[in-house]
Amino acid sequence: MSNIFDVAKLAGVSKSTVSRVLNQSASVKPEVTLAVKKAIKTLNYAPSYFAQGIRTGRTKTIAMLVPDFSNVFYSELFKGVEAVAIKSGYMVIICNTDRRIEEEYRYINKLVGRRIDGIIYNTYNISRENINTLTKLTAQTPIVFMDNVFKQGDNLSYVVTEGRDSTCEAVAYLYRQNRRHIAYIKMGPRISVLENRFRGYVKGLRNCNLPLDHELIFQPNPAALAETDHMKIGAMAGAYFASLPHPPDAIMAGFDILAIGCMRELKKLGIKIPDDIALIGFDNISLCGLVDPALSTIGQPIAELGAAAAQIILDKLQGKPANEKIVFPGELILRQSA
Amino acid sequence: MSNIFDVAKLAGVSKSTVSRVLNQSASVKPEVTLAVKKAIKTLNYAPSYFAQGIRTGRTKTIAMLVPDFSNVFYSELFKGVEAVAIKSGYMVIICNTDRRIEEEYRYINKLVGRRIDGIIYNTYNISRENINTLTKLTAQTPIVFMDNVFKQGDNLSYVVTEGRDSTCEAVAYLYRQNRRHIAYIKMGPRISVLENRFRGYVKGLRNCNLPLDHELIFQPNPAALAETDHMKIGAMAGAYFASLPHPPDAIMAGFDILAIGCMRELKKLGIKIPDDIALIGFDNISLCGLVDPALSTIGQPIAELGAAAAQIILDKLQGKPANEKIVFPGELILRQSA
DNA sequence: GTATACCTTGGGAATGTTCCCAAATTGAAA
DNA sequence: TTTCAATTTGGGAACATTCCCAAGGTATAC
Repeated sequence: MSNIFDVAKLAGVSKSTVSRVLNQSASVKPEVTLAVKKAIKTLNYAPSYFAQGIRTGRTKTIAMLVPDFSNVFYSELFKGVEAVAIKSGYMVIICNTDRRIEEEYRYINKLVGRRIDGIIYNTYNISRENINTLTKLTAQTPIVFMDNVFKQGDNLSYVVTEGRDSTCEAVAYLYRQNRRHIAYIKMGPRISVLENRFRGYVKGLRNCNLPLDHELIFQPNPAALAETDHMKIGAMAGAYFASLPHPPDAIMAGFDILAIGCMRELKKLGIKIPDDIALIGFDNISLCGLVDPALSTIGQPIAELGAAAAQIILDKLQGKPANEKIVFPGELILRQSA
Repeated sequence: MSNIFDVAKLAGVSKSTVSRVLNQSASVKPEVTLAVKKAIKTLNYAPSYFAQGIRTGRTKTIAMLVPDFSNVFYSELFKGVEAVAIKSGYMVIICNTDRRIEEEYRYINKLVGRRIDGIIYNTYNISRENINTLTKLTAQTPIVFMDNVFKQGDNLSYVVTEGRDSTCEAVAYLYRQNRRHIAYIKMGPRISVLENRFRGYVKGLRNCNLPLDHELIFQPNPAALAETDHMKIGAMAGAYFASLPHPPDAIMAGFDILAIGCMRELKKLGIKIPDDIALIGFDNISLCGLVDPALSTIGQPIAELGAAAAQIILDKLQGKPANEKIVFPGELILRQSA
């Protein structure tokens, strides 16, 4: 592999001039620029990423931690991230954590060691103490949280979709469709946006003067929580609701995968959707349109979320405002299931 | 961020000794090792990836080019790649090419510039001349092709799933189910494994003494080929087959997405699957189990494919045999659609 | 024609490692 | 006690770039 000196020699200039052409960092005579560019092409030269990085301190790489990459939500998110990153010459590393907090730490440590320029952090393992450990680790590295909301005081950036009001509206919609036994499949820890969605459900019931019936709230027990296949948890919920003496006439889920798992189980049990039970998810992953009946859901602008997260990282690297908090609106998308 | 000198100072040794402890490259007194390790921990030191790279020439990073990351096939493949990579301390960069050859070149150029350690290359844009350009570009960088097969003479590594015999067997299976009008949805260029799958279809027909009816072979016209949503191409095929005076009683597809697109269209047209028309895909992506009816398919061991590709890269980097060609068997997986 | 300013260029320092060679220390054998 | 080898350590070079400073060249204004 040729280096900058080879190019300089061939073009009959100094390494500095080549560097200037490369980075457009200062004016170079047009004919010299041309000669250098020609030499670059001839030698098939590309500047060493390391040598650049060692000087500038920039890897031109951002990392995205995801709990489970087989969930299409994250591949759609990735596309949004990549689209923005590529425009500024950044590349994206994907780190699959399998939802395990130790994996997350292990990765973050490594990423910091690699002087990664920024981290987009998808997790459901957030607690107060984890945040402390984390912010210490990533003191120098911009980090953006997804799907977690923090108070203004916390000096943390995040990108989320509004979950409370949109879920609340979905409940109202179901009410207008004459559903009166609206159930909920609930998952996730405290700080996660999933909590907000659930709050929206509670608020929605109250707005409609419906009672909050704890029998109609499915929460996986700790053993089931270890199950990494959320589709199965959805199926458990479906089986549970079907077994009730008074089954619900509508079910909302914290996210689409849960709803789809539930749908499959209900269909298996011969329950008609949406006639017997209506179903509404959250996320609007592409799967929603592929299942039968197509799943109504509250849509997140997934690619936009990713793009916004990447943009925050890029802005921070440029020294722009430190502590962005972006909230996208959720949108009720009606298909066949409700 | 502290560097190796800070650690050396704190531990009261030289940078060389710290380096030795870091890499276990030579013997260091136990008590000194301990002191160094303690200093590392105190300072929260991690060696600069650049500085290491600039000396060793290794990025400890491999890249995976994919045509379309929203296709779950690739996220499943990624998981296989990552699992192997992480064990050797490698990270994986994903490059989404949107099927565009220019994007592929652009990425590969960049990756070579970054001195990426290896490239896993998923493409449907392979032609003789592209390979030449490519091998010149990546002369120093190990590259593994997926879903493309090359002759022994070509000094190229690849990992594929056997497509010819397995498709042939699937035809035989349909024949045993008394299907006599077996259609095929065909896509893809010459060198791709898709071609082999189609050959298996032709061979299967011959084995069963069925005529090769060109009316029963759907190939998208050039205009339709520009369509990046393969699900839609599947739908076109479904519409076409349904419009025939003698519609087929079974349809095979080059890959699952095509089959699922076709299935949706057929359902929309009121055609019963598998009663009126049986359907078999290829790949066994997770979607197969989620559609209704669940799609029978020829299964690829997707994660294993990814793992094998990553292993080839790692082996090449260790100077092991240069030119691996791995073929996994395909397996007929029967669900509801056939 | 000379002075001044700007444009353009080259060279050296610095970045943080690894690797090689040489030196110092230790231990064993004679 | 001396010698020799093995173990352990330190220092310098190299890696490929960017950035800063200085110097040379050219054009403009007086």
